Amino acid sequence: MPQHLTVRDFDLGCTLESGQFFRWDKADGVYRVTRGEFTFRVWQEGERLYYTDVPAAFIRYFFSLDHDLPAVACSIDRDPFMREVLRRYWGLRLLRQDPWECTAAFVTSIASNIPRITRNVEDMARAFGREVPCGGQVARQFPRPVQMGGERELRRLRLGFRARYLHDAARLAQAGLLDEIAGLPSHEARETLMVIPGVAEKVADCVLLFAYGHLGAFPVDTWIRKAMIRIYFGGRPTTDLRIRRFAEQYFGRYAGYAQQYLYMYARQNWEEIEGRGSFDRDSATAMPGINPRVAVPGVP
DNA sequence: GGCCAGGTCCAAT
DNA sequence: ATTGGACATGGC
Repeated sequence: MPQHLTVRDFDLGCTLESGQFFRWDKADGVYRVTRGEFTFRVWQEGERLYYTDVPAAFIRYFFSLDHDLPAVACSIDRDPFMREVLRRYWGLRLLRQDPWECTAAFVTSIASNIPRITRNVEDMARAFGREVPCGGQVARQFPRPVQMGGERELRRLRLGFRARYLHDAARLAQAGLLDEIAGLPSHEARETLMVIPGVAEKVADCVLLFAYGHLGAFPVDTWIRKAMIRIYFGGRPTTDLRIRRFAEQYFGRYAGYAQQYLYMYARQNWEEIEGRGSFDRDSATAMPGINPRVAVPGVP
């Protein structure tokens, strides 16, 4: 028997399908999700969010229903372009993932793509994870660090060069590294994450954003890089560090939300971005009630 | 076939 | 501090 919650400013589909989380599938409008020890089904009809098998508090937590999305949107709505992106994917929220699962997933994501990441992560769950019932079928939890296979076994699952990273990450997680990070300020959390082999700037930022609630983190991947250069850097290539610095300042404390909306937009509308030309930042700073003065790298 | 994929690491400037 | 290649595998 499903329970339900009344939700506003929430879009389940956008949220799950935006590429931040991989452990879901969809059949007849119903999503089946496994996060940590919880496996559940969830679907949305307008402002009603239906779910099974888990407490309401978990649903509210995992889907970040406590985030004040209108306030977040207001804060990152710095220009007409962002306004349009926000409108198009309204209701997309950043999830609260399990730190270990998120770390493993984004180490797996290195030089890969969403279909393959999803398959790799499912393979690891099937090979090493615990079996749990869900809606008459069986699901597999993602393995805890102790349950992860060795490098050899991971290579057999076609993880390639990521196999060694994953094995080392599991070892460090087992030693408690990820537990220390909760509660650290974001810079220190980032440095600590980067101790893990296979975790450098980009993956660390993903974990900060998707698991530790550092909503100002701004992961720069190939899509975000292309989109940011095209839209905010006049098409002139620049470094990931400059893109990140600019975004953190331009979008402010919820830059990570801007990143996820941008990522979704860039993936689904690349042609549109290519055709649109770069964004005129002077008009952005001149918009009433918005962002009085921002530093714009490369533009006097 | 070659190139690129939600990058990172290491060596050589 | 920055830059080029290697790293496994898969899809176009």
